[in-house]
Amino acid sequence: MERKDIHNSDVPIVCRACEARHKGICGALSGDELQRLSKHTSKRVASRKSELIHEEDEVHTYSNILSGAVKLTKLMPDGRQQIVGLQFAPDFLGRPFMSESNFGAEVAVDVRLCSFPKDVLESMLVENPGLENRLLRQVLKELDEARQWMLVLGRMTAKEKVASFLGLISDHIDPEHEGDSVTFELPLSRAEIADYLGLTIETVSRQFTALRKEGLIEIEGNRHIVVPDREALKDATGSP
Amino acid sequence: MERKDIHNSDVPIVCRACEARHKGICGALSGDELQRLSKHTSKRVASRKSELIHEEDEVHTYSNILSGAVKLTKLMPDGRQQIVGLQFAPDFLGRPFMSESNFGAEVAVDVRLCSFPKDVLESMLVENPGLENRLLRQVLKELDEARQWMLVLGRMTAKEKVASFLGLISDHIDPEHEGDSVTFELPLSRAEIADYLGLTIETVSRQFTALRKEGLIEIEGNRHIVVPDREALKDATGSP
DNA sequence: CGGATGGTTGAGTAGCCTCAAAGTATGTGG
DNA sequence: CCACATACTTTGAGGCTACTCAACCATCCG
Repeated sequence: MERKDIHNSDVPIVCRACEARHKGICGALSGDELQRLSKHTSKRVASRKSELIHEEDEVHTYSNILSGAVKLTKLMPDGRQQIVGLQFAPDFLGRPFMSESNFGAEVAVDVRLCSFPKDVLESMLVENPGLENRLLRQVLKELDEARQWMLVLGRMTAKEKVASFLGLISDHIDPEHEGDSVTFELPLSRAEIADYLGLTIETVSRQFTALRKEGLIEIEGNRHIVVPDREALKDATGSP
Repeated sequence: MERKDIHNSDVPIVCRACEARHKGICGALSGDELQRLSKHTSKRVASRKSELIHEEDEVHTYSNILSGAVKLTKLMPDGRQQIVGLQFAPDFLGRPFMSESNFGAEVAVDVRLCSFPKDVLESMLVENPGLENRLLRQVLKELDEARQWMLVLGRMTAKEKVASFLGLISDHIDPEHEGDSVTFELPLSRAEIADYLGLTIETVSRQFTALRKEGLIEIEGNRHIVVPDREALKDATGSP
């Protein structure tokens, strides 16, 4: 019984090389279940700025993010915007047990998505406790991140906010911090970073140059960042 | 089989009148399971300002909040503090699948707690999918709240923040808004409200008097609030 | 080449914070 | 039950951080 899983014999072709099968939600599914789900599944790509979910719209599908990055946004009537979450592969995208979305979702870095109908997944959820467990763990992780970000938004200065953002991204790019230095591409524009940090673009830009002048970061062509010393950057966040 | 549940025959005495059995986590447990859990359970009271969880300490118990209010806090090394959540009965208190707490927990309004060891609940979690489902729903609710609060922290003015806070509390006191007006006691001091809103006490105080002078609220003896017109207050939040 | 998009920099301003002092609840011991 | 100490709250004056408005620069693309 177990060997089916191990040997992939029942695993649908579309799922074989899929990242979501390992670290993602689908890791909890058996070959049979993957077969069933994959019948209703559609893979697709979406490029930067395309809107995946419009706030307060009804949503009938869930997705796994296979690559790229998605930002979750909230909008005020007068246009003020706040990014309330950033999701990467192999995150699960969607709000179980609720048809109407509390937030918008927009592509930040071109994504590949694997989408399936809500009801199919939700029926699997009742049959397969392991799936629910995976989901619970992901939601708990998101809750931890959201609360950490509340500290950033509520109590940090502009410079600390930007340093925290850079730390967040660099941690995500390379969770095992072997060396002191990291290099990466920013997944967000200045305007998006501002919306994530509760600042204006101008302030974000000024803090970038301030950090650059202090030698904490190097910037090449707007989005390419080099952090020579992670610890020094982390000190600039004021965080524990 | 079902009747046991319905007739409470197997339900431990301590659980019979318990709020957590209805809207809380324990609603997913059978009489037998309640029996088992109640053997390891201890009810206790804790009064304002007592610290339930110290940030980054190991936690070996979970609790249900039976009455009162608890604030979840994060602290920066230099003393800056942010409240990242407010919990009321019958909320569940604890972070499953993690021994070390990401945040502190402190009593805001005298609480009664029902506590039990982590491992007992976690073993029930694997046996009883319904329990995990309840937990998942609670965590999703907390995530929704956290994200809503990120909008408040990141994008609202001081006055909008205070109005949002009053709206949050009044919604919690009386979810069915029958009339236009509500009356309630604030569960937090000015200093705590400041830590929840990412402001200083002085700014909070000034916004309270500003709202009072605009006729949006009446204040009696610091903690007692009257909102004559909920809608008018909600308009002051700038929110959708 | 001209327009569009995204980013940086500067000058001036407003909102919130800091520091300070006075006012008002709350609770305790005499 | 009052007197007093303490904790909490309000109010004021002044300063600083981040915002607003505006101009300029760089890159990309038709």
